[in-house]
Amino acid sequence: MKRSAPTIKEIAKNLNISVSTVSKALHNHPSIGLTTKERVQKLARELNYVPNQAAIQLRKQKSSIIGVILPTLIDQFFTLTVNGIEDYALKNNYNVFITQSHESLTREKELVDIMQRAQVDGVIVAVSKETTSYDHFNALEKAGIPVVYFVRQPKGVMLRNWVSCNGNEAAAKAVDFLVAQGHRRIAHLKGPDSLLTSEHRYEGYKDALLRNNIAYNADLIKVCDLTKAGTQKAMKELLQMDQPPTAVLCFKDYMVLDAMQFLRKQSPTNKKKMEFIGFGNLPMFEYFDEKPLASLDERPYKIGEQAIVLLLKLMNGPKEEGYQNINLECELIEY
Amino acid sequence: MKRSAPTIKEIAKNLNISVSTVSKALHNHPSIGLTTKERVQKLARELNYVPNQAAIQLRKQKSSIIGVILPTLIDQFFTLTVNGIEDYALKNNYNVFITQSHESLTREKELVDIMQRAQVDGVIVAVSKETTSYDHFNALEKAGIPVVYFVRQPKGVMLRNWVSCNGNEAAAKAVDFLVAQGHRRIAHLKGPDSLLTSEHRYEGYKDALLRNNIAYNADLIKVCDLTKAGTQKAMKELLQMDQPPTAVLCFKDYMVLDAMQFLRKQSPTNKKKMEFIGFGNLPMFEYFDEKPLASLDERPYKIGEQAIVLLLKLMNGPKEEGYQNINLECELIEY
DNA sequence: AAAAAATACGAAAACGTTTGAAATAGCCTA
DNA sequence: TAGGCTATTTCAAACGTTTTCGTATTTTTT
Repeated sequence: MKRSAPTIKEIAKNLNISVSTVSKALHNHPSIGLTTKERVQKLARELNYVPNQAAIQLRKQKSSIIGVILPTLIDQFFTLTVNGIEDYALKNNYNVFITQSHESLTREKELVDIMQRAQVDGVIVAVSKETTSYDHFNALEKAGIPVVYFVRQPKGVMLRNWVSCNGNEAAAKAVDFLVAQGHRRIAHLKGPDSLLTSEHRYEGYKDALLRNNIAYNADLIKVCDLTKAGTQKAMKELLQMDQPPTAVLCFKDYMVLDAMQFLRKQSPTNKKKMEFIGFGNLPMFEYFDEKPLASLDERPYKIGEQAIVLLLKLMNGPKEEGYQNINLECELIEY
Repeated sequence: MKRSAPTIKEIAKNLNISVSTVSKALHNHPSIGLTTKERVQKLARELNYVPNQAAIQLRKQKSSIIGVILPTLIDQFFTLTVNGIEDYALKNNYNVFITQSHESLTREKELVDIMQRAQVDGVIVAVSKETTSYDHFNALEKAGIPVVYFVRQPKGVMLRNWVSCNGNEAAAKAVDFLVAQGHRRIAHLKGPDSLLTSEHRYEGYKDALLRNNIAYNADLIKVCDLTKAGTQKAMKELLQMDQPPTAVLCFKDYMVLDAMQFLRKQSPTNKKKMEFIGFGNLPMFEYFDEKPLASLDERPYKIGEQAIVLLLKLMNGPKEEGYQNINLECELIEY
């Protein structure tokens, strides 16, 4: 029963008119008579005509597809950004092509290639943690496909279109909050060195210590690699200090989870000796019996939305008008 | 600098050969001389040639895209199925187009339309909870696009290609487990009536009661609508019974979460009076201090993988050879 | 040396759509 | 009645590939 889908051509033959008339009629082109328009549209409906995207894309040299590259979808933060992207894309007649790099640079490069073959009109990407060179994305831009970076800011390459939350300010806000609660020994589980985002949050942490007159202690800083093992190794080191911290600011809520879990396993009795704040405001916290002290909401939906707004601007606007950075303000959510 | 991407045509002109030769050379066609092959491939690499998917699709009448329609990506269960689908798809040179219906039938229909325009070669879908009519999917199949249903089985329409876990067996397994732990009053938070999956699990629950010589009590069954409010309303009713249940089997782990949360809020003191088992084996449980008793792992990765294996078979195999059902066995995970 | 076979390449059509220019028809005006 | 409008429709090219078939060239066979 493999009926080949009806085309504009068949409609034309059926009605004894030309294909161009049909095409225009379907698009409500002003130069087509009202009666023919109606005849065409009626028949199209009856035949269940559905336009062939490939043909349109080929002819128009435009796919109406936005490519999105994420490190992973398991992290609910990213699925929330997807919602922000999708909603806005749909309103503007774009489809969204969601992919995962699984934190692998190799995979990320493959995805870029796929995007290019698919002729996506633009790309939104949160780079993998392995990504240090941006050649593949530069190639995209050179080919005329604008790229918006979000959430994770590329390091080294300064001038980029990107949108994220203001990690600097947010980290400072968190430290202020902890200090207000009486904490003086505040550790920081820093994000991977490859991400500039890690630096921002780290800077905010330092700034806030300074303005609260707390001496900076390098031993309280641990760089983590976003794995459970990495986080727990860091925690172990912190616990072995003469004076362990009383509070920890984490690069991500997932670190908070791993850290708290580690703590629970280490000393099931005297738990709750350490307070945590991370970035993410994970939806799952709602269900936790024992929550972290607070979390910094990165506004994932908003970030996604802003990213695609910026992307559409780049796609339609004048070619070059410098790069744009958007820094959303994080909200500190107390639990 | 909007350089238009290099095409096969330019390579041809550059090398003073025909486009057909170039095309064949790029595909290692046997009828092309070794030297020309090398010349072509070298130049293609130099020019950064990337094939135009739209043109290929138009010519071949095949998109090499698998469409996936999910209720939501926030539910980590579904993101795990996506991984199973993606991995297998990639190995077979298919791209995956992931979309969310957000449990809305209207949206689901729009997505089907988008899939059809994109000429996807096949569709994998977990229907929205609102879906009771399958006309839109039938239209897809009539148009020659095979559909595989997974996770959520359509009701009413018996003969379908679908893959899921064996809810019947799994529910029974859970009840057996609860009985072994001494429970006799076991409630069941049933899934939405629109899903056959709900029925299966319910049947398994009943069967297991029977074979354990426990009288079936209709008051212990509450139908839920997958919302927090719905679940908590059900829990409230259960708690108000003269003899509340001591254990609850839930259609989904998310119900377990909502139920436990409700319990915690109701009586912070005497919590842990009720045991829970749900479907899902949610990754986040790892981080919970107070976990449910157990969970039924639906093998999401495997389900996704089986779904696409079946889909590819339908796409390539002989047109009609009856419908296929695949029922994976769930695993009971004790926490 | 002629015929046959193998090898390498090219011409052209086709996939379904869009779009500006050109054509046709009908009608009005002078 | 010729000329000029307007309203509607058609022509034809183009987008980038793939693929069938044909042809020219070379090599092998007799």
